[in-house]
Amino acid sequence: MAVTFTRKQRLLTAAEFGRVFAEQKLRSVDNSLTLLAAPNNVGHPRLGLAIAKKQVRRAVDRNRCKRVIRDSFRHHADQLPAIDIVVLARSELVRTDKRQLHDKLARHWLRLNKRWQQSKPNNP
RNA sequence: CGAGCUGACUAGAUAAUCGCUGCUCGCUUAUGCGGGUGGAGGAAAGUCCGGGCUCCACAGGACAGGACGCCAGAUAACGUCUGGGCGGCGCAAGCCGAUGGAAAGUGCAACAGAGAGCUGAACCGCCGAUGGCUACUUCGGUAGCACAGGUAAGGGUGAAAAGGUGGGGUAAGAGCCCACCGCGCAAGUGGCAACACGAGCGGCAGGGUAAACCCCGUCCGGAGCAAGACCAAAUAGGGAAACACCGUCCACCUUGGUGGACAACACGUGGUCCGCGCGAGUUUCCGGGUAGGUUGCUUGAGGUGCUUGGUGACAGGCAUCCCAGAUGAAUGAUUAUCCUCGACAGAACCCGGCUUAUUGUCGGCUCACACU
Repeated sequence: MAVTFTRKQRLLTAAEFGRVFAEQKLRSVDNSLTLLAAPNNVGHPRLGLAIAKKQVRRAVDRNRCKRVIRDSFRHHADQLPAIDIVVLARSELVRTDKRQLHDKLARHWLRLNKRWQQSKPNNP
């Protein structure tokens, strides 16, 4: 299976983001990142990034963070259920280096998956 | 070698694996796959100027407002750049300067000081020739007083007290006179000009501030790619047509329709009345238009090389190249190796500048020391 990341796997419109923010059934938080997620019906996970200028001031840093997050998502997508995920920046993100960020993201994907499995019986 | 000035260039490298994206070719087909090829910066930044482009307004002028401000040139244009002048800083290489006008008008200047711009001002000091008073007198004057007054040399105040030094002169002084320096005017000479030099003349200016108002000159319509153009779901609403429906009265005729008039009730608005709106649906079409999509979107005041003109900014010619175009927003991630261990930092319509941040390397020049 090709480990790709195409436009199909992204949240593209304001409406799609709005839906995740409104429902936010699943959450996973640490001091660098906040992940919100909600089940979708497209059959695969999708990713949306919301890295605020307020949290990450320099454009270079924002780009770097988004690239690492996307790449990590790409590598873990086959392990994730059909949910829409929005990743938000928190204040510590600027001081997190690439290796740490990869480790943290791996844990976030795992946790989201576990919570989705738990919530399944309640929301069929 | 040390201190400094200045001009260029540079922006970790290589390999493997996994990705993103523009173009292109092929196969597939309506979406993918494969091959090839391109994919951040010198500041992409701050958004401080100047243009192109687009729409609106006007196509003319005036006023207001704003920006700029030595001269000449470069340029599409500029507040930029080049060359030059003037002033300042530095031993020097060099660097810095909103660098027009105070003979249009208005404003502003603390404190000190007797006095601060008018025709300048007597606090201390100096003088008191001349006039006045007193004393003496050989009747010619002499001495004293500091009253009238004179005086800008000296002291004191101040950022600044009406040019400086020397001499003459005087009662004491003073450009009052003279010499030199300074200053002003200026024939003329050089220069496109800014400006420079300056014969000669004048005993000698009346201040500063225009990044205070102001005056003079030059330039400027406004908004910005979320500009603008096109396609266009859902919902509500607008227009048109067809069908369906419609209380009472009157008129007409082909007894079921057409036309006209009038009324009642409910709801909304409103404190109330009047008034106004709406109560009447279904289907189709039309126009506007939101979400969303397409376009604008990268071939350009373009790069590179050679060459001609010019001190130079730059301009001309020839050859050659196509060198990011994303849109929740690509240009990356991981691993390994090497070294000098990698700073500042990410395109968003496009150019020309300015400013700020910052890594490394090289060249030229100046000064000091040492050596020859």
